[in-house]
Amino acid sequence: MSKISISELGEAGTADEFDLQNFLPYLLNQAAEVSSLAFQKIYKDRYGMLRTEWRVLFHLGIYGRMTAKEIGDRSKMHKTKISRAVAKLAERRFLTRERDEADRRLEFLELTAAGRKAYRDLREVALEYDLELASQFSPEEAETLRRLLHKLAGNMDG
Amino acid sequence: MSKISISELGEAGTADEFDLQNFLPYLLNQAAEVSSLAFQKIYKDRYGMLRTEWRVLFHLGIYGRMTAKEIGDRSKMHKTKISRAVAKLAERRFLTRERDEADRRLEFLELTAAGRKAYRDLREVALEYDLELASQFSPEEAETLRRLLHKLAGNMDG
DNA sequence: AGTTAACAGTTGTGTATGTAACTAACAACG
DNA sequence: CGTTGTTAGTTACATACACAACTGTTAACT
Repeated sequence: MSKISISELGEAGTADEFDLQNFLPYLLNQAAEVSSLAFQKIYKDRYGMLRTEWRVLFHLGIYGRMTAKEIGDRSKMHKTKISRAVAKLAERRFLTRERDEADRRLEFLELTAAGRKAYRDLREVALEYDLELASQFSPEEAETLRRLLHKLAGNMDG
Repeated sequence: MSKISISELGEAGTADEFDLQNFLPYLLNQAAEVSSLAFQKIYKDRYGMLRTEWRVLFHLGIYGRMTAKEIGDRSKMHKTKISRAVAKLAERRFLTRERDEADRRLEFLELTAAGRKAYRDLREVALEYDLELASQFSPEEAETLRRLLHKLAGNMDG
């Protein structure tokens, strides 16, 4: 029922039954988009942040002081996106930058009090939101879903 | 093990264990991004298309002659994206536009021979690619994955 | 030391996107 | 009919993004 299949296709007829709704890249994108919407609205409305910005905020909130490079390695986001997100967060006093005097190419990033506050607030929202999303499923289903998604995502370090 | 949870958080300590990798919106986005990459490369390299464009192409390939409005209803894409994708596809002679004389606001869109050829080619790629993605899982797992994603996506008409 | 390569991070440029405003056509109601 | 509202589709503008080129710094090799 959910398999992707094409009916016998006469070369002339457009008798076509490709199941777009079950094509995994399409389906994954739809699910990702829909299930990001409500959370996106919150960090956008409440803090004027973009997706890249909350991600950087969360990385610093969770793992603490680190460089942009490390954020890039963990998140697989491109360095230009990170650079601009860090600039925005610094401008809004959510983080501080400190040059590494041992290797002056590096900059240590660290959340300010305001940054940690924003992080804790959004973390709380995220926890509730994740719970709400997962509540559509049985615990086993939710567990399976996360496992399969991890596999698809190519086993990010996690 | 994959549940999201926060350890006891002393108000001072940044002893933080929010599990970003298991936060569903984040995880879904990662999985969607990774699993779209190889397919994206193909429709981009081979036909210079964007995501919106192959989606429109597929809608017309699958369902046949229809208006931009109908594509919007089915795909939940915003009408401006569709408008631009249609313009690009028309410019490249992948589809034709025909005004509805009964209601002159409407335009019927239909793939040209070249458009159908591109569609069939990409459909073939998509079928193989979906199979390859799904092959990481047991048939039951793949089935479950699609079912749960449908639920998350808010049960698109599909 | 001096040249070359590698690396962290930033900036510039073209393109894509979201939002709102717009145009043209139809519908509904007096 | 004429005004008002609604709809299909396009355009304008401001923002976000990808990708390449750039700056400044460290490492590597001679």
